[in-house]
Amino acid sequence: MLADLADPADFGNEQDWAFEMKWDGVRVVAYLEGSSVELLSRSGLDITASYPEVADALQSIKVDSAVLDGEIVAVDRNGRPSFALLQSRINLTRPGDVQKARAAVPVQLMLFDLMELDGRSLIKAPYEQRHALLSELVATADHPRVQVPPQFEGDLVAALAVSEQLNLEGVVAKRLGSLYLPGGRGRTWLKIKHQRMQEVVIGGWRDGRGRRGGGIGSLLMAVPESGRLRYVGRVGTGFTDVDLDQIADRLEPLARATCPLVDVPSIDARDAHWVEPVLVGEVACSGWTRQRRIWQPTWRGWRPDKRPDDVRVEHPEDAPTPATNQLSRRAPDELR
DNA sequence: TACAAAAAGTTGGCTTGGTAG
DNA sequence: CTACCAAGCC
DNA sequence: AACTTTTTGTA
Repeated sequence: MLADLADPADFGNEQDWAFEMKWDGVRVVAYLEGSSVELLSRSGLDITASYPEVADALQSIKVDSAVLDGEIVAVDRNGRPSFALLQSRINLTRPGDVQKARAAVPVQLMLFDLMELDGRSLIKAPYEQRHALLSELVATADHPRVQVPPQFEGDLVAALAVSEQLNLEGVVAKRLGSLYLPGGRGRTWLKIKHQRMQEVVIGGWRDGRGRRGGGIGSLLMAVPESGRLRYVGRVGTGFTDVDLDQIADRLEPLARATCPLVDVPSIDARDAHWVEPVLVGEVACSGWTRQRRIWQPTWRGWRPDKRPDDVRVEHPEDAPTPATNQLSRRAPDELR
């Protein structure tokens, strides 16, 4: 079951909803059967071997069989969940790598739903009942690595405040009395994300492929820094087909042969078309990555009232916490 | 027929792993 | 060893 | 993840 995107304005009566943190990690469905545990990712892959301590912790739950829903989270030294940290544990397959990663980046499982208990499906049971049974069940484990995080019933403002303080992505609202809809987005789970606006200088574009073939695929963004323009990634979503055509008309006369930006990785410069960096646009985003790129940018439109020198970075210090990745076989410099 | 829901198709960053040269 | 691509996660 | 467009389903 997935959550649809929503705004705080979408909530007429907050009393109809329970609010939970939107944990910034990896979604898992856990299958408990006797003494065996199986963790499945969102795409249905078995990821049990990647998180052995989670599987161990789940085994301490006293139950014959159960199917649980939750999010695996890595916590930084300030105690805040960090997806950047967790990424070093995703896709590890060799047992040796997993062991090293397990020591360097501990994870825990935040459980928020219960779909099956002792062979009885709870999919058609109301949310409150599923959650109550889940809490009872996990209490039998008393293991710090498996938790049922608190709810904020009927108080979106409080939930959003906590979410922001923990540096989380946002809040998930769950409609009271609603059923579990496997694989579905039914407007009974809604996610409210902390979004920021960021002005960016457009320094070029990249060709589109497939249905975007012959036109623009994405725009290359930059931000003024130390008197130069620093590359901050690409934006490839948020525009309509018409938008893309109009953007192409505007950029083509500005084409130039040389790269006007600094800090462009060769992999990104390879297939770029550069333009005079004179136009300013606006994107919505979820923040900044460790490599100082814009995280999850979506196009919002031009800012004809702004010049490149007017562009400021709002909160560069809010970048996800550094990953202390001692496991990479690549040069540590790349992670700096 | 009109609207809503679902599916398909495009794009982003990051990390690992594989292949070609 | 670098370059490039694909598959995962978001 | 995001978003848009297209297809499918339903009222």
